[in-house]
Amino acid sequence: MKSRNEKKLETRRRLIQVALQLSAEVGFSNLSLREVSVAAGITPAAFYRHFRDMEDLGLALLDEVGLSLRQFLRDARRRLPTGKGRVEISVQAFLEYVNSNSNLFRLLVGERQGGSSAFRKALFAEIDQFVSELKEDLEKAASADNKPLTNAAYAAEAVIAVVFTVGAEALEIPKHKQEFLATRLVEEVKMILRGARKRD
Amino acid sequence: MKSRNEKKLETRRRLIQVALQLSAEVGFSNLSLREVSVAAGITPAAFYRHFRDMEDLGLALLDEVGLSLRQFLRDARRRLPTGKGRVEISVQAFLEYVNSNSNLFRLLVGERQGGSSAFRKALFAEIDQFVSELKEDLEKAASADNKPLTNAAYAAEAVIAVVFTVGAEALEIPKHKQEFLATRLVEEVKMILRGARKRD
DNA sequence: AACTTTGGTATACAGATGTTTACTGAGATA
DNA sequence: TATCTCAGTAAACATCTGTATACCAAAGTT
Repeated sequence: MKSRNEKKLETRRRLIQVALQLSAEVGFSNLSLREVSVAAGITPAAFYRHFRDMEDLGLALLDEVGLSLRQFLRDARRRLPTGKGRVEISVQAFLEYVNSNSNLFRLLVGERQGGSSAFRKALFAEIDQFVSELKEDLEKAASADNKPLTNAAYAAEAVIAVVFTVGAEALEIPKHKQEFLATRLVEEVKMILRGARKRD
Repeated sequence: MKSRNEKKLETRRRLIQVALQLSAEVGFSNLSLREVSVAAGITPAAFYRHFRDMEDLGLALLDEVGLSLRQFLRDARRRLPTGKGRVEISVQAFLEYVNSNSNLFRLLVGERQGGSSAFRKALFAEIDQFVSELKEDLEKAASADNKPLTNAAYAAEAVIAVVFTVGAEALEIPKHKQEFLATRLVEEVKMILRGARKRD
């Protein structure tokens, strides 16, 4: 028999998962409390046992996204070899992530304008963390290769901008038609990194 | 006295302008037909004399945006001197545009995920046109400076990605606090252009 | 075994939504 | 001047929305 807490957590997770699923089609900000509740198999009134309102749910969703992305990054970093071909491998891994976690990624790129100000703030914070992790990676790689960068922070921001833009485009295209996106993304990222290197 | 056609066009324009204004606060996809109609001073039922539904209005809005942006680009290009400092001037002009046409720009960056598929398609087409115009500018400038690029199209895409990302951030910040955005954007754009140059 | 806690249900409410219908009055046309 | 056109109104509709209330039954506590 399941304890009461377990059961509560279970429906909480169901709410989150259902919201994520539904938001893929209409966007989270166009989602109604009732819709989500019913899809999760509970009465609208029971929704309030878990979240104050939809914005509250939205913030929980963002936590979910952040967690998943950080996990992905950590794994990817561990698998990444030193030396040549790192950009190719990273880009490949990223696009795979986008395809298999499309709902999460959609939330991240799609609601930058959508929700409340608290929601947007949390979202930008999530992206910022992304940027700063990449910045550290870039610095580490640069010093290992003995090719110092003029400004790793700017480079990281530019790379993230490009990566997210392409990721958003990937969402609109079936995965078997995305090869050109991968090569394009690889070239653009390399371009930025080349431009970021200190000239001697 | 105004002709009937003029009057109709007038309220049509009022609908578009009001929608643009309201969409700045909640995002266009969270806008209701009634809301827009009443704000424009007509009955909800009269809305149908001008647009089939909200999606139809959205497409008209996008036309508006595209027109305004192209106009801006043309003017900016004409004013642009040859030689040094072009990036700085362009970035400055762009940020000014974003601030004084924030509603239009918001639509462009905010609804990439928001509306119907027809809406998204039109939106991406608008951005694509942007990219291709920039590409031609870059090629022209590169040949004038005798500094050929490896791939002007990729460079243009990367620049647009960065520019739009920063533009989206500028929308969240009062204009007197944006100096750091400008310097950052200038550096990142230069970074990309440097990386795009053919090495000899 | 008696009592408390709490996720959940059922129901009701007021308000907003998109859309339809019949009508009106001023501009266009003959 | 008489007729037609049509952007706009008023009202009603079915449906969906968020939220409040009273209640229930099973898990947890004593």
